[in-house]
Amino acid sequence: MAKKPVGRPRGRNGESGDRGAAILDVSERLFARHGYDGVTLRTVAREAGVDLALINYYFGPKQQLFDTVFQRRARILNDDRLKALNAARAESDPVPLEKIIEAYLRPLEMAQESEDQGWRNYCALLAYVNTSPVWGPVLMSRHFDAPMETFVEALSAALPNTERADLYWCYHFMSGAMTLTFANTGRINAMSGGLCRSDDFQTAYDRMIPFVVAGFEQVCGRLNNR
Amino acid sequence: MAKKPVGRPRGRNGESGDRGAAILDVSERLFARHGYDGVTLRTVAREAGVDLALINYYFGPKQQLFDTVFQRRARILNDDRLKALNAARAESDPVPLEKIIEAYLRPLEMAQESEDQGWRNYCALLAYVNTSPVWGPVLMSRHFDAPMETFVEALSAALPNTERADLYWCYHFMSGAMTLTFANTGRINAMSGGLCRSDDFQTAYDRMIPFVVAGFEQVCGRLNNR
DNA sequence: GTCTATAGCGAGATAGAC
DNA sequence: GTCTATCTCGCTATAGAC
Repeated sequence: MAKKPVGRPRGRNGESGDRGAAILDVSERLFARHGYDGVTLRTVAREAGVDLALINYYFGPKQQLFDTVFQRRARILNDDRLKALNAARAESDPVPLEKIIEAYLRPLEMAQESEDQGWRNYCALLAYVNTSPVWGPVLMSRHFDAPMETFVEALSAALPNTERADLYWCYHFMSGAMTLTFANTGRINAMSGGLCRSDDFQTAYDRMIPFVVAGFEQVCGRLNNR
Repeated sequence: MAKKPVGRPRGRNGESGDRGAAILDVSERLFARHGYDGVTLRTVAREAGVDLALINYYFGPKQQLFDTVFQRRARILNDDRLKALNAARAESDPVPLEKIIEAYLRPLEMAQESEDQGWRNYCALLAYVNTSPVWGPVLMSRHFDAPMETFVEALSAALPNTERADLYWCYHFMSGAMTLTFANTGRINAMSGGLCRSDDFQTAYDRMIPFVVAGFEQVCGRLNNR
């Protein structure tokens, strides 16, 4: 039996007019920084400038609000990635390794460089969810498994004669490098004494992409040409 | 003026006899899984089999307990890494890239493979702290900056003619790949349909090391021999 | 040292007035 | 739709008995 639906019916973006969007934007920022348990609905209400009771009216219980925030931009991101992959496929099939990695990572660079601060917050939220033993297996699988499989297929075609397990491991390392980058903790600023900046996304991705490509080639490309 | 010290004096490992150690072990496991705000002292007390009031008596306020848990194994880990690096230096100076990466990563593999489940929990805690915008800049810098600098020096010697900023970025990517691996969320199990296992550390590190080495060589080694 | 008891606060959720 | 008011619960921290 399906769970009783809670909260008012919403538009396809999970919004509910201006106030609904404000609640989601504030929740996104706060969940990304403090995690699920570190955020109170009272804080969300205050910072969004709405009444506490309205949050439950729009989005149901806290956990459902969290789900809504997480999935709001997941679809857009998946679309962007798959579009980029298909565009690359139109030029060359199978798609060369570097183009696959670019199709996977550049949409995130775009998101982080976007004027919309919400995307930057969402990336930090992704970092939180992806590294959380509680949320990671549930939410990442639910929203990112399907496109992931498409990318692994493309990688498999670009790197034939590779053990499939090796592909998954390398994908995992790429995901880790990317995740820590958009967690955007500012740690690299301190670590480098100001030489690198956590929000210098272009520099970050311009190094991340060759780093990851070389890693894949080393681990998965031993039997392949370059 | 220094903060008023809270909590009973402790031995050099931050323990306080059996009960103190039990509190720390349980806290370590719970903080790693649920984060700082997701853990209540009541849960710690119940699972450690001690009275609630004892936690404050031994370790002071919650935040101080968290600090104590985090630093307890940090020193050991740093020691292990530096010992491994020095051992490699005794064989060849400057230390070759791959040996540096091994000195950095293998102690973590050992920790995760250890019979002591506490080390596995600690690694997950490291993942939480390293990706947290709140804790990361504070705790990682406080406990891991000094040995990090030693490793970056070694990398610089192994990869001369490299922009220092590139070294920090690659170090950052390595840290990300490692972090997601020992977050141990089980996501790679689901992702790969059981082909890879999150706790198959040997397989993970045997792929991570060449992946990372190739990444460093690609980004930082363009002007160097192999 | 250990535990009982509780102070003081803030959480999530919602009933019901408007 | 919106907001006031409140219910019920659980939290951290500590005072004080033993």
